[in-house]
Amino acid sequence: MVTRKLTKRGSKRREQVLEVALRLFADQGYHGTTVGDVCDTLGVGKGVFYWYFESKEALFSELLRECLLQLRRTQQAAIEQVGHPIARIEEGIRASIGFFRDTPAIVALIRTAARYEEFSALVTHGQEIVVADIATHVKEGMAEGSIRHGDPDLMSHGILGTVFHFVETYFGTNAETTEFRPQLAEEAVAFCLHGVLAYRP
Amino acid sequence: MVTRKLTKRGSKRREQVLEVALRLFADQGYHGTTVGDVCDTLGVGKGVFYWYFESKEALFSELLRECLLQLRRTQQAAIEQVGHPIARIEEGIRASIGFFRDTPAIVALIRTAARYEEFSALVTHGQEIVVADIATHVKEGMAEGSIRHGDPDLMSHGILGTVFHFVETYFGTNAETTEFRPQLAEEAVAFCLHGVLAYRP
Amino acid sequence: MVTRKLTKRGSKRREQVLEVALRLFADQGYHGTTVGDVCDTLGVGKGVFYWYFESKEALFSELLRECLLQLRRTQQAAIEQVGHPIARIEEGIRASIGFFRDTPAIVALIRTAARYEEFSALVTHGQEIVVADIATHVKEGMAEGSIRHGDPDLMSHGILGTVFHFVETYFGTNAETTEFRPQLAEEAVAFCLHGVLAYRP
Amino acid sequence: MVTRKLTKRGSKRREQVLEVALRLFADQGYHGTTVGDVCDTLGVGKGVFYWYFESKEALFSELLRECLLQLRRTQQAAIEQVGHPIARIEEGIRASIGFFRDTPAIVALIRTAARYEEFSALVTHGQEIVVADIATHVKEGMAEGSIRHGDPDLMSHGILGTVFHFVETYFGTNAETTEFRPQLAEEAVAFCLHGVLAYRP
DNA sequence: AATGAATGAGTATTCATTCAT
DNA sequence: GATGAATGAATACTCATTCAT
Repeated sequence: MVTRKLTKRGSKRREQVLEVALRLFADQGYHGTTVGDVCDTLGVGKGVFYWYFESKEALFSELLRECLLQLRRTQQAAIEQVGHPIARIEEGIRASIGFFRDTPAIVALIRTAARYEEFSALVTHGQEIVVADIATHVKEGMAEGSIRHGDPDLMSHGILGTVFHFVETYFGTNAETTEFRPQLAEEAVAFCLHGVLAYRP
Repeated sequence: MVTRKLTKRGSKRREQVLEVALRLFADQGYHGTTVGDVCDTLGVGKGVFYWYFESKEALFSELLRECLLQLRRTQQAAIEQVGHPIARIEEGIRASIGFFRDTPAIVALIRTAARYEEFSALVTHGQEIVVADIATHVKEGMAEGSIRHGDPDLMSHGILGTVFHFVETYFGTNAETTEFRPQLAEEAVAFCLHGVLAYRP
Repeated sequence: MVTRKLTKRGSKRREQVLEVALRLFADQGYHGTTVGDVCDTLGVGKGVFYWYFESKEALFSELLRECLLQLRRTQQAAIEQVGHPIARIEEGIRASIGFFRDTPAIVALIRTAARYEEFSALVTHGQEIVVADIATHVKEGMAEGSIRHGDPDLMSHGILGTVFHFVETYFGTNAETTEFRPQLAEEAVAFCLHGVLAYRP
Repeated sequence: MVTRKLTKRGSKRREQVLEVALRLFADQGYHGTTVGDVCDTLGVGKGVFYWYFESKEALFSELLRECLLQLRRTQQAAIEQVGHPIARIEEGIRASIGFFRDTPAIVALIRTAARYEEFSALVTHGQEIVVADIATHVKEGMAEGSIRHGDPDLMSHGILGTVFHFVETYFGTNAETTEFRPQLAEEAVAFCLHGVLAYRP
């Protein structure tokens, strides 16, 4: 890895590269974005890129890690003060949807990453962390009787899948409908908690 | 479009190309698979490819359409005899999961397709058809009181997202766990119908 | 060379190929016309082409020879009964212009041929024959005093160049003006005989 | 269009590419010259070509424009001080023949260009400018009685055709005779002014 | 730190020609 | 005579990466 001591100006440059790259990767995909695109957009020579990053792959990797970390932090900040496991799940869902709504480029980035052998492991790993986290709350809920019995991992995956699909469909870069859907988070919560049935027999 | 009179031998060749291409696209992605790979795998010259297909893109497109059509047919066959809307939803879920379990390459293909501007519209379109179909049953269920009130489209997207996420996680080409999960379909059904709560307050 | 005994049907086929090829070469040039184009236009398989012709090059060659021969015959028929050398030159010009006006595809063919190393020799050779022929009349005219002294070859080339340039400009495939110019031949004659001056000092 | 800031070294390279390309296009034609040929001749990688030019077509186009411009400038420089219309025509002919004699590659380039749909328009356009220019002098000559009455455009085309045919025949890359013909220009002038007749009846 | 220049392996696609039937 | 299938060398162009200055 390139580890350089960066001057203040250098750090700024590096940030600019990351910022531009996120936008371009989100818009055009990984293969669709060339190192040249990134440099041209910034109006700098190619040398700049390779001064700050080892390779295109390394840049993408770092970007992805960074984004997944932000997501994670947002989720944790949202639930740390919440006592009841079901409420924690609810708040986690709301926080995640809010996060993705505010940064649609990250939705596209994650989606892109999932496609490439080189990066899908990172995404999967990120998912596993989230799933494990949700599963904790699920198990707690089961223990106290508020959540039905079942495989906690599968349930957690259900929640994650629902949320991410909503997000992709309604916020993704190529989402057709960009209309404001304030009730989206509430529907996601309701779906994950109650499913679709009106009653429980 | 290349429309040729194909002899029996020709049709067979064409099928071989489609078959090999599906496998390679699923394993290596769209950009990761070259026309040369396809031809080499079949042990034929490059001309063969272009004898049967207009371009790499056209081949992928055809493959994708074909797969989405098969999925659709499988779903419809599964529910056409079923009377109750909730049962139709259940059977649709089971059929979909079964279909993807049997053809993991198709999971990867759809996922790949969703990534590329050129093909994502096809995937989205396929999803819309499925969502519209599920929404029909959801509305019917709402009318008779068996399904809770809410936005039928969002609910349908919830179902679709859950199912496809399960499928990707447990059957996808780069799924880490390929262990047999017979109860997967049942969990998916349960999650979509009941969510995670043990009771309805 | 492929020399086959052709049945009546076979000869007809061969003619069809030549006819279609002339049209396509004239429209699309040599490289722009593929053997496949020719076969597709005729609605036959590629084998047909190679049954009648050795190669694409051989076909073009034959076509060109044939066209140059026709031109030559037309010119000779026009002057054989004419007595005076200047009148022979005049009639040759009129006949040539008429010939090319009636078969613009041949103009394009000759022009195309002139471009390719492989065929330009044929064109040059054809030109030389025509030039030699004109030069005969020029010399005769010089001898009797009706034509000014000068290099007969250069003069003949002047005539040929003028005529062919007119033809290319006004009848060529990509001639912009396809308007009818009945006085074209007369202008060509006048230009070649008198140049542009109003008087001879 | 590729518009780059070029260093001195870069500009030099660009010139080298143009120079080599002119030679190769003249010798081998457009399709006969590959981008690889150009790069190999220069002893550089393929990327160099695409660093300086958008495409093979763009390069050829630029080369052609450039050559036609040079021709035009040469002609204008030759006549700008000349008063009488006939003398202007004479000097224009001499200058053109001199220009092409000194740069036979340009003869071949123009000829090649005329063959391709993509470039023939440029050539035709160049011709039109020249024809319009000559026509000005012709009209002037008609007005003062030194030039016979007739269609000025046709006459101008006659001059252009004669000159270019001479040039092609005696200077073109595949001209068989490269012998020195100092009287060529004078014959061209004479032919255009007087035609072939010894007297005017 | 930064730039413009250069590299060269890799990619989709074309097409004259041959072959098996 | 004729067809559809197959070949494979050739071509324009791309792009991650490196280099000289």
